[in-house]
Amino acid sequence: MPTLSKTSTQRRGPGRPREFDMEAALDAALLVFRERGYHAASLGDLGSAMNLTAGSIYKAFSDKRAIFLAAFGRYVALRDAQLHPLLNAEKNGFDKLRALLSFYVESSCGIEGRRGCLVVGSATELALFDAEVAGRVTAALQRVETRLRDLIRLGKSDGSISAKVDVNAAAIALLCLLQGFRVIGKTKRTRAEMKAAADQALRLLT
Amino acid sequence: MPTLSKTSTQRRGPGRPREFDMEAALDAALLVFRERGYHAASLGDLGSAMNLTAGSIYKAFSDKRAIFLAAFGRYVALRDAQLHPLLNAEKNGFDKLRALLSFYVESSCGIEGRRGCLVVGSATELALFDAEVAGRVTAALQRVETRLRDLIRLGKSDGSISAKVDVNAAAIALLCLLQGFRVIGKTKRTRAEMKAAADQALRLLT
DNA sequence: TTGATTAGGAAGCAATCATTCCCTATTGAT
DNA sequence: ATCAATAGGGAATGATTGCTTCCTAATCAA
Repeated sequence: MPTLSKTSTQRRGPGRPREFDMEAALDAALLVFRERGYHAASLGDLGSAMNLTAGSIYKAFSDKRAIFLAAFGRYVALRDAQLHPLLNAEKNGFDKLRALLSFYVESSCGIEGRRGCLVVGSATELALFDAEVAGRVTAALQRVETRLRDLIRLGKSDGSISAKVDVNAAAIALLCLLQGFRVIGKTKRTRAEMKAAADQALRLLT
Repeated sequence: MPTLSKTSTQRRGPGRPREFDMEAALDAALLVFRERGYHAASLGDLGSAMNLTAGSIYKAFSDKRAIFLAAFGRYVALRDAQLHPLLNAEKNGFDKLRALLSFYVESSCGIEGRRGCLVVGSATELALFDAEVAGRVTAALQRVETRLRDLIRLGKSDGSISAKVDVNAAAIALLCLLQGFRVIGKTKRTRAEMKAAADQALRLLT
């Protein structure tokens, strides 16, 4: 699961180098935030998950919120990195959209589904009181919506999606459906149920 | 907005009677929980919203969690009470479903949308660590899903919905879409966008 | 080597939190 | 009128929080 290692452009300056792997630490932190949410995640929780003491954490981050923002960025980047090859493996717009839906189905199932989505969790817990988080949430959702629009357009141009489809409306509808998946995934649902819902959603493209 | 007053079957026992209106207090509390989430809602927040001091609150509730559970119940009951007349005003299954979608569109717009859904918030913030809350969340979503199924069946029998529709799959898909509305509603979206998405969703019933 | 810089980690700090306690006020029952 | 029982109000409490401050050890540039 730990993917997306930065190209290690780490210019070594003076002083003792960092011992822990920042990306691994953020992977651990984002898991804590996904499961517990922001407020319920204590520095103790984060420290033991990241295998770091409070002192070390505050050397690397200004405060708890900074850890969260870094973890949020890492989460969005990771999800993107996981999705990209799945889309590239498909040849037309419709198939790419089906693959995207399938990716969300898998993300919303079993233990991974119960861990939840950091974007959804941030939207519900923080968006109203933290303007920067709200902006990042909006941007993350906007990215998904834009991707959906692009794929629908692609499908219409390659003939795999009906020319009559309203691109913008269908994109928003699918965006809502995907976020709904992540909510429903918090309660125990079978993959079959989610898959059936995804298949239904594809009918929007006919 | 404050509806659904219990039939006041309050058998007066001994002791000083409660001065505050429990339902009004719960209305205020559920607003705090919707906006801030469970953990970020302090007893101070709740107290000033409910116009109650800490002592009075703990006379009426065993602890913060009990306030939350009562507010959750009140929220679900209120939503139900608001939805029912809208459905009864429509004559067939399709129109009832359209009214239901419209109800969610309105709930996901503007300031009301930004306040968010207590069920969605509880699912993301608490479901993983509080079995009872998880049960209530699952039950609340199940109720919506059942209602969707019933309305689809009604529409199929009264001819307003295509006989070819897969009842269970369409119900789950619509359930996800509705919960997605509440997530998206946290970020500022126009009513027009949500309405367009809802109209698209109705195509699942053709 | 040496001085600068940073990581790691334990101990400590101020603030906040949920909760309790105490006192007064108001009711029903005797 | 008195008592028991409950509610209101608010200060006090104890635990926990995020955060800071030491100190030591490690690694760099020179």
